[in-house]
Amino acid sequence: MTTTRSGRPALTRPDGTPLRVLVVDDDDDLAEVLSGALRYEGWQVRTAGDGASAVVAARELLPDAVVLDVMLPDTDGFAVLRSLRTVKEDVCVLFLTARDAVEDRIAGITAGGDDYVTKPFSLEEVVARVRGLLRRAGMARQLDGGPRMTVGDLVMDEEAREVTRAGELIDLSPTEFELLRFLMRNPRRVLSKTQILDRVWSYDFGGRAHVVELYISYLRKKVDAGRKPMIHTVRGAGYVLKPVAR
Amino acid sequence: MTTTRSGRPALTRPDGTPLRVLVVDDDDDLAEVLSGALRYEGWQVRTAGDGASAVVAARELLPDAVVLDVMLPDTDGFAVLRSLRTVKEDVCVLFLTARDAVEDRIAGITAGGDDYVTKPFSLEEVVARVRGLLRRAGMARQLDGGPRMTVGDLVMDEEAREVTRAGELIDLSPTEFELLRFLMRNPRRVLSKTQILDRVWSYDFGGRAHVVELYISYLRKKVDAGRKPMIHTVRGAGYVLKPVAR
DNA sequence: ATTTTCTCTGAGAGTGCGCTCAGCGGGTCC
DNA sequence: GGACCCGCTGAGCGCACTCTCAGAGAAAAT
Repeated sequence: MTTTRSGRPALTRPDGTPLRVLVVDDDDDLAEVLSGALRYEGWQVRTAGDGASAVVAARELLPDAVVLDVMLPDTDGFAVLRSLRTVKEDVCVLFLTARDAVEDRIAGITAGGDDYVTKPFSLEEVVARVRGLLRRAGMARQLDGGPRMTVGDLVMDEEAREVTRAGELIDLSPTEFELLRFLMRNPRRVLSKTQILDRVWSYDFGGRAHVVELYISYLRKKVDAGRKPMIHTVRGAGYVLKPVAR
Repeated sequence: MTTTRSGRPALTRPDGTPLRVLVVDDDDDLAEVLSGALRYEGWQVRTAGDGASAVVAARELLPDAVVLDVMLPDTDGFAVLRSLRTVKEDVCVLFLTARDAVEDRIAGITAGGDDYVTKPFSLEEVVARVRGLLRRAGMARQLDGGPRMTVGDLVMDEEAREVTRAGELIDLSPTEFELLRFLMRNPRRVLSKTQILDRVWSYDFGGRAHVVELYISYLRKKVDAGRKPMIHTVRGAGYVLKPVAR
């Protein structure tokens, strides 16, 4: 069975081979970081820097999903999408777009089952969206139990954006939710503040790791409030999420 | 079977050949010390002094992992990483960086499964990180039972940073943890204070070997407390960690 | 337009950690 | 048997790490 580098079972194609993802962005650094994060999921990744080479790469790779910047040097993302569809009709697309960009055209796209995130985004966000796309499109074999995730009595429904502990609903802000998702996707594993910052916060975030402490403290108040703690500090190393029993 | 110089079985590539590691640092002394420590693990090591020769060396060696200084005379680490990825897509990278430069360009690096350590570091730290990278990347055949290590009834989970003896959880500080890790990776083997100092403490540590005694005494209080001792002093030689039964 | 929520910064307090020092005890050697 | 050396441990100091609180600014909701 294919596994992610973190050891958890990977989302794979129905035949068990790794899912194939194409990243299209003209910013080399960003493309590299994105492909690293997607590769970490156990998937096969290729990158392209413009629309033309994207189509070429797609013909070779026949990707299940494409992460596509709307602003490209040669053509715009929508034209690329049309070409990609002629190569592989059922490909999923995640658009990367500037915050104040043409929301109307994007809105039309998402009706067709595709999705988008606005720059600057966090890697957790992008990876989660791609996972969601592939799952909904039925391209992924569900080795991971679908959109519901469980650690001890803590349950997260990613699609509904709902979190419960011991059946009790917990209300979380967007950042809190994403932080908890990252922790829950890496249970029993010490995560450094830098690691968390790199994954959960936007790639252009300039601030320091102190925010992580702050949000961990917010999460504790909501998740661990009055209960046996699941979030633990490991001094000098980071934080761990663990089920309580032992 | 490939073995380390210490006699314990080495982490090898899936085909049984030694793992290949490339060390890139412009400080010759440091590069030499590092490659020594990595060779000690039974791995095949090459060194390079700048980004350009690193890429050349990578083409020849096709390394499984690269230990890469971020500050290089010619190019910056990120660019080198991209070049290395074009040579070997699935290579793991451990970055070496100055303590206060952490926030600079490192953003996003840990997100892809790669890792970093800040200077000054200890050799145990570097070796452990490289082992972790290779293990997670599935490049290493798991001769050592994964991230869990056992000596007698003493068990260490490196990922969770958890240590138990006879099932009882033992709380350790970072230095205590690293010292115990070194002992557990060399069971039944007398380790001199100097040896321990060189491996567990940072290479720029000015203090004397007396700290080792101190930390051994801390460990005894926590690991051997009220139990049959596993940590033994060999007068004039050093310390040994042994399982109790015989 | 107003209110509410959310995110982040900065300061301050508390605490654990790493290390030095110094004294004690037991083994070793003369 | 006495002196010395090696190793062990308790006390204590400074520092770094972590948590919490309060508030500013921005974004979202009403």
